Amino acid sequence: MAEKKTHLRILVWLRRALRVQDNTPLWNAVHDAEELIPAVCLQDSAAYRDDTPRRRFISQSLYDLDRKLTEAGSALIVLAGVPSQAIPAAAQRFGVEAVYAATVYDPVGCAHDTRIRSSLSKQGVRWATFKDIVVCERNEVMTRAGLPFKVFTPFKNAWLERLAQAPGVLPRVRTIRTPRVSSAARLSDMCPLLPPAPEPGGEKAALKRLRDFIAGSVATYRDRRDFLGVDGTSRLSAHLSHGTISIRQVLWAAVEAKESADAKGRQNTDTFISELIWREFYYHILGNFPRVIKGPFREDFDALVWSENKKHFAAWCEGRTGYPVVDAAMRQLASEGWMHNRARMIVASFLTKDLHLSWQWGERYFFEQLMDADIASNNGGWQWTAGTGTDASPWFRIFNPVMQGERFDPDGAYVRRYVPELQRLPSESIHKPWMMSRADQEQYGVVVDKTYPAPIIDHAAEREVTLALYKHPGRTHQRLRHA
DNA sequence: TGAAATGTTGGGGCG
DNA sequence: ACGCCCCAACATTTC
Repeated sequence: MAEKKTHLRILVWLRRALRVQDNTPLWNAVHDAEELIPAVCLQDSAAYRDDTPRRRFISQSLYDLDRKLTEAGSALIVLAGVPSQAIPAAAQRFGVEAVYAATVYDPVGCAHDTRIRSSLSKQGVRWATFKDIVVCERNEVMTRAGLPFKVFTPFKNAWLERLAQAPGVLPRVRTIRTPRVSSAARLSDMCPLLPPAPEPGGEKAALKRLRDFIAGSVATYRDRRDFLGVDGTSRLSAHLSHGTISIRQVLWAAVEAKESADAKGRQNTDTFISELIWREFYYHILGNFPRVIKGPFREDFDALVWSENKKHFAAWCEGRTGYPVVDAAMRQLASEGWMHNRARMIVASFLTKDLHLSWQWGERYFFEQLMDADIASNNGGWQWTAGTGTDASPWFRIFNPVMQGERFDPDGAYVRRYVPELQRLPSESIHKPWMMSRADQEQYGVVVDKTYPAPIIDHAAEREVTLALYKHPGRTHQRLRHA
């Protein structure tokens, strides 16, 4: 029994929604239109040829999506160019009555959308966006005074009070009626099928990740998630940022897992849900205070003066700072396009508070390298560590890279995996190889300053510099020299 | 979702 | 037995 359709033909722009299950714009388009055209917009074909983990993840996800759409009787249409031009042009070419897409919240995306809306309206085409990448929009959770939250815990409490009204999971779209369209770019021309990413892309891989996590590690998430050498996290971040799975699928799977868990398992699962709420919180902050993209949320830190030492920055990026846990983490990022969350905090603290380099340099580098690059979480995390954000870590909270390594990688497994030249060091020394005698170093196959770098800075000294720098933002500290 | 400095306490060695 | 010192262990404060 066919319902009355409101539109003849809709273009569905599948940005951040590379899936057929629980896909809000796609689901609505199937309901509203006789025919629909599922499309993605790829800006720069050259970029998609770069063989990086991130590109591999996207490539694999696009091909998986194309296969699923084909099975549903459709196909993935690839548009080339910047969205603000490509979307209106495609709407015209395909003769659609409306364009549907997921709502986005970053200033650049919003600016594109404004131009798209205006172009489309001149063409007489309806533009509709749907809440899809968050559970709660930026104005759905507010203080009693009707203002946005700036502190996580009250935000979380208010968010959880609304949990019962949170949207559920939509059924999978099984059949799609698509018109015969030509003249779109071919997926294989724009984006070659690259080898599998370290974290396999695509909706199928995402669902497997979720199933495995819910059946396994979620029950020990709180207790194990901080250990660098342990596979105790969900590893769903890249899937969430590209929309190969929806936040609702993950949330409701976790909520359901709680029901059959014992008290301990429920606590562990609550910690995981709390991490999902951190993601929501940073979208709440981004939506309500978009200036965080430009600079510190706390405007008193606008005046902070940063080092511009390019050699230090290169050493950080390339994982040769001489601090094993930092180097392991940065090499994990470069080789896998992913980094353990605890390691993200450690290297972020090191960049900002040991090297005195701007958190914005780190933010940009992470965004380029991470498979899971998410504008809100990335910005929120960096501002948290730098102490410049809402509800941020206090600026004087400075991680000691040796202590963090000893606490969260006690047997050195993480360092050994990514810094093989330290492979044979005993665990007592693996986080501070420079403390060993030269004879011991040689016995264990390492010579600090030859086969592994000496620490590029002295943590205790740079900690003092940071305390002085943050105490009086704007005052140039004499120790802040640009080598 | 720190770490270091400083303060307090209590047990043991020792004159 | 007593006071004194030392220092580890823990608690509190500070950055």
